Amino acid sequence: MRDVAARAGVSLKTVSRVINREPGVSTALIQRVDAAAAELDFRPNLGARSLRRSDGRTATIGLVLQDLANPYSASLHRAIEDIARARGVAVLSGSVDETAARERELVTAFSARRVDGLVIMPTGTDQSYLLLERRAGVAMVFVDRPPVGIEADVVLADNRSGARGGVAHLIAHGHRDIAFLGDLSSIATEEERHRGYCDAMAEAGLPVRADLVAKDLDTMDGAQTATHRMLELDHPPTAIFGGQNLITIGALRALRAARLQQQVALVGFDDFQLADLMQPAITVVAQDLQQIGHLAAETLFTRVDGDESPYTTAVTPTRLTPRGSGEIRAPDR
Amino acid sequence: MRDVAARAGVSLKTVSRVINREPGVSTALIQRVDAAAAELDFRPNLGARSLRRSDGRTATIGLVLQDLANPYSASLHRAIEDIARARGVAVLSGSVDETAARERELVTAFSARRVDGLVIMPTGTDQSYLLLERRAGVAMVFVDRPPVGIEADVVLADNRSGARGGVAHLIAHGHRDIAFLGDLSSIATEEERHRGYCDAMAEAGLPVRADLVAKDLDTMDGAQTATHRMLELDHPPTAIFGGQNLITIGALRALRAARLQQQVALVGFDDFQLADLMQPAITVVAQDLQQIGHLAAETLFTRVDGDESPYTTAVTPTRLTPRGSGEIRAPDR
DNA sequence: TTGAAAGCGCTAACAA
DNA sequence: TTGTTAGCGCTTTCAA
Repeated sequence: MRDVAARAGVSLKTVSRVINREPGVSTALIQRVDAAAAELDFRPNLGARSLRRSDGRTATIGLVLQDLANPYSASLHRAIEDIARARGVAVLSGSVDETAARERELVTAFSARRVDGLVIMPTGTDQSYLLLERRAGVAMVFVDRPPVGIEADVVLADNRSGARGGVAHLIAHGHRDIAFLGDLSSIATEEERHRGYCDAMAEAGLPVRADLVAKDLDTMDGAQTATHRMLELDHPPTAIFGGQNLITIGALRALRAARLQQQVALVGFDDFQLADLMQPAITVVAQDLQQIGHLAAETLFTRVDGDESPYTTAVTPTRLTPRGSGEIRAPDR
Repeated sequence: MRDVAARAGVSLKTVSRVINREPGVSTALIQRVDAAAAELDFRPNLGARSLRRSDGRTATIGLVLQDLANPYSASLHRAIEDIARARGVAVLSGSVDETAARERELVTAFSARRVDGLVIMPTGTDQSYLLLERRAGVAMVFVDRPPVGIEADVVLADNRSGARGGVAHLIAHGHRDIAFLGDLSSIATEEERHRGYCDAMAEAGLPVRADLVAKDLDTMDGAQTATHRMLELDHPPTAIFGGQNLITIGALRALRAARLQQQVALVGFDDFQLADLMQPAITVVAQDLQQIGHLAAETLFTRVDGDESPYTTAVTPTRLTPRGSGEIRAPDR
């Protein structure tokens, strides 16, 4: 910038004013400075700017997601990027892999780079360590799961009623023996979905059979094994509710292996690519990830801009998408 | 940091030394400083550090990808993140959506934040604008496609021979009328894959029928329509080679609609989730995205560390994964 | 409308 | 082993 000032024959401050398009600079000087900047290939240094600026903004936010490679995180990432881009804000991101330590590591790394805000898909059982960041002026919004130990804005899908709707759909097709396959029960969304399952069963006056509830399935293989085992019971389930993407696919694999995919109904939470090209196509309860991402980003930027109103929890609706697998009727008894 | 120095009763420089774990500080002082830092919730400011440091490093790199939400970009992203994480480097990223202007926008945004390096999946037909960044000391590696107008390290899949292998596989199963469906021909990888298709046909002494080559298909729907049209020819193809993920899926949809998925063979470039659960399961030529990502990141960091050896182009092998759709034999004639 | 001086948080260079 | 001083590139404050 000094070089630009020298070349344009003006002071440092004038260059700064022109670069930032501040009003009150004569047209002649603006042109001279712009020309000099272009000739010298001037590249502003945002780090230096935010160091000096009174608000300290870096025009950068941090995303703490579960796994950048999984479609759920990736879709959220993209939705948030779109909102950030419109504001000239860059996005740092990282994968947590359900590891509390990694969550803190990422927050520390982003915090050291003075992000203006954080969007966090929390993993650990305690997010109170973030009080520190908040005190330092970092805005934050939680997505997918609520935080523990800190009050903040949250954007969630309606997990409980979504699951209830999916299970009710199965009940409406004559099923009574409906299995529930759940992810790690430490994950709040999973608990909510399990509650939704219980709600639907209770509403229909159906008992929840303990042998048809498998929780803490942390891999696709685990879900496949659990399903396989259930199918070999004396009274196997006539329908299965998959608590999550990979779990649903695991269940599907087990059904395929047993050649029961046309007999046993299947509804899964979360949509996935090619679900509609399966045979039968898979009925799912889908979240609107774009809506969740947009909402989270917009909420974050409102806070970055200084909004101090009470924290909100936004619950976005889910949508049941019947495609075939969830409409298989229960066999007559 | 000043506050920490005051509280520990030492100079600024001593705090700096302790924070950076520089040798030559007495144990007693290290402890005093660490304690003071903890009590004051000291959070180092990497921006200020890189401003002052002689090497100017920010421990941040930028990723310019096609679309963070698509599995190809997302897998690369994740692979690069893993290498960066091991070095304490944070990752900025953004989506280009095949838009040259957006590519430059992202580079400008990352450059203003003084990233140490860039991994770029290039879109535009000219990357010479990056010479400027290189002169400013930014390391860079191109992935998936080679750059134009600048020499640099590149990591690519072996598109040509991968496609040739896939088409040869179809020929080995008796096919002669093999269709090729390609993405935008402005994309270098697409051209290579088309060449691979021609190679395989030529090697087998088979003519390339112009009515069985569709290029510039930019959506899944486009591929589906093109496939549909080919299937209605007097001499329809008995096998199809899909030049890319979404194109293969589009072709599959058209085959499904015509109930020909068990008659017409299909091999696609790029693997995709659930390809193995299709009926028939889809045979693909798969890239090793993790290898590509790791290689790109490692090459980048070597450059960041000052390596000045000649630029390299790494070509990673592809792998033909037979699953069923590619092994459908040609009907007798 | 323009500029000079100070200083953001940190580290390099040098001195004690 | 520890401290002092200067300054990275920029914006703020205040003065002209």
